[in-house]
Amino acid sequence: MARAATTSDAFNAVAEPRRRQILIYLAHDERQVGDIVTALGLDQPSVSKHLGVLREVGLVRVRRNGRHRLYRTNAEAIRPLHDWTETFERYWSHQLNRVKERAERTEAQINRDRASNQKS
Amino acid sequence: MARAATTSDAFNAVAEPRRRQILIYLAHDERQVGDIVTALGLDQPSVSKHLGVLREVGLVRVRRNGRHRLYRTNAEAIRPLHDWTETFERYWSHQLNRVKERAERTEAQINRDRASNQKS
DNA sequence: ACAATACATACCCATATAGGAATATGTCAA
DNA sequence: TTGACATATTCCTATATGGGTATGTATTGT
Repeated sequence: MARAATTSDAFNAVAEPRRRQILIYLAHDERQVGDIVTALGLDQPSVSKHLGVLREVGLVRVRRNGRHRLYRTNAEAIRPLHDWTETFERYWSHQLNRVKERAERTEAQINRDRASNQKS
Repeated sequence: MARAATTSDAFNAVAEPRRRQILIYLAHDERQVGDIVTALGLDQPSVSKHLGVLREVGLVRVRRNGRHRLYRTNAEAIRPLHDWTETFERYWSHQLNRVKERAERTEAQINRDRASNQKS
């Protein structure tokens, strides 16, 4: 079997860096396709295809306005990613704590060494 | 150009569902490969290859112990994903608020309609 | 040394890309 | 209607994938 389709879920869709850029760009308000093209310096068919993928997995919403189409990020669809990554939050803080503890132990050791050096 | 390599970054690496399962499984303590195989019901070469990808992007750490290899999730490497998704946190709460507001407006409208119906 | 165990790697293959170029569709304006 | 503009779609191609199967490599126990 080949790799899962980019349209199979949000995880696959956001694996592509350009699509992540587009999502950020469309996060705070709606923009037409041409704006994305000039803002990100991609060419139009490329943008349209990326938008197609994002549309298919519900990461963006479209609205027609005359000959323009106004796209906007559907932040709600990014939540599953956030939730999944959050599973690991306690672990990385643990790891940070371990690093911090070790640093503190090391510092304490240095202080002890210093003290014993002064004694000698 | 084809799709970016799965090993190009954490985003691409976690796009694969099995790899996400593996990361969850290895999150709270280290396990040997055989455990992953039986726990997730995949076959061994498949697991090894997934671990190879995860290793290459730093999402797991390995330690040799006799003929076993003990793998563990490196939660720190998941942080960039978390950070990226967090960019959208304020937007999805906004959207929820908008939905709620609209629901309230609709309800208010219904009440108004009801009132005017009673007048007539 | 040898067999067994635990993993990793190599190979083959069907498949889905992303980019580029060209073209189609749809909408406005005169 | 015709042309200009905005966007979507189609076609092409090189490339990397994940699954399966087979084999390689390291380590242990006897």
